[in-house]
Amino acid sequence: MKRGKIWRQANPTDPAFSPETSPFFHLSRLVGLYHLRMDAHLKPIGMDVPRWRVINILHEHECATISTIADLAVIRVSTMTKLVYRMEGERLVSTAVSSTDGRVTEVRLAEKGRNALDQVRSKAGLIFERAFHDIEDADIQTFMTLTRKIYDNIY
Amino acid sequence: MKRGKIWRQANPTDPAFSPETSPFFHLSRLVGLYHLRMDAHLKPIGMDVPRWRVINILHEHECATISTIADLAVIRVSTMTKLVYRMEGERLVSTAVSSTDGRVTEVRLAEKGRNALDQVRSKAGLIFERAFHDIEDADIQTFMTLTRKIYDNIY
DNA sequence: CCAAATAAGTGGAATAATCAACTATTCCAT
DNA sequence: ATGGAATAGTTGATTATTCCACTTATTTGG
Repeated sequence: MKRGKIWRQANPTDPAFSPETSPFFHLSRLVGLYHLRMDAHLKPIGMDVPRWRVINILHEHECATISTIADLAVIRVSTMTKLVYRMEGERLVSTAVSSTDGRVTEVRLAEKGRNALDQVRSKAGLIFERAFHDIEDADIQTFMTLTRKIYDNIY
Repeated sequence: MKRGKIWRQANPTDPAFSPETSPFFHLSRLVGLYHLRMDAHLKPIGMDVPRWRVINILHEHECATISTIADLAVIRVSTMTKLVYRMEGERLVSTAVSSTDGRVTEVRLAEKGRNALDQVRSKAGLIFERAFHDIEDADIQTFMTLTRKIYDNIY
């Protein structure tokens, strides 16, 4: 059986569809809850989920444009512009106009942003532990592979 | 191997952690993109993702309190209060104070909300098709089971 | 090489989400 | 019965996001 009963019920156009049989409903719910939990941990240290994602991306990229960050974080460019400048005001990142292309703004982690990274990772670690404590490697692998595949499908 | 290399790299406190090895990063990204795609389809028919989730839940429950909907959709109660009354203003739902408990507000789908459901499901169907066209039953099943398990772990 | 097209980002008004403080109702333990 | 705790929701101030029109910079086709 390839695309049988499960697939049909997961399809919103099917009469048997319901939130319970919908992968996207479950996904949205999980991510929503994850964000709630993260926010609860991050608020006390003056951080939040969008900022954390930016910091994480900049940790990987050292120097990225506003568009690149927006794209990686899947946040609209104008939202990211404002977020980046808020974060610059908080000394978490620094910005500079590119020397080779006057349109682009290069963003990089500032000292304070690098410090925040460690703090936030320890908080994120708590939630990760709780979420994945009874899930083994093979399942995490499968899960990420599928997530990635679905992402690519709708990209 | 139960909790080996994959698990370690997925843990934000591990030195080898990165967005690429993080299940939550992939998840957030997928859901973010899904919401972007849905919004693009829903906007032209005067709908959006939060409204759609409420409508879907009410289709399942016939009559639900604001807290119940907020809980199922993982949205804060005060946000849901405002959303519900916006939706009532748009004649998508109706509200009434419970006859047995004066504190609770019972929400149900209105005529217009039921009509919207069909329209929105056909839009959601397009994205579902695109997202899952090459993913078979067994994988959808696994995926939903894991999603549910992680959700329960952090609930 | 220049005009048109494209790309990157910005700014402001409108909309929505969040926080915290508050009201009203019900529950429950004396 | 009744006063305190808990539950359900509301409201207003604050903050964040979104839309969209616009500017400036680069690229490209003729």
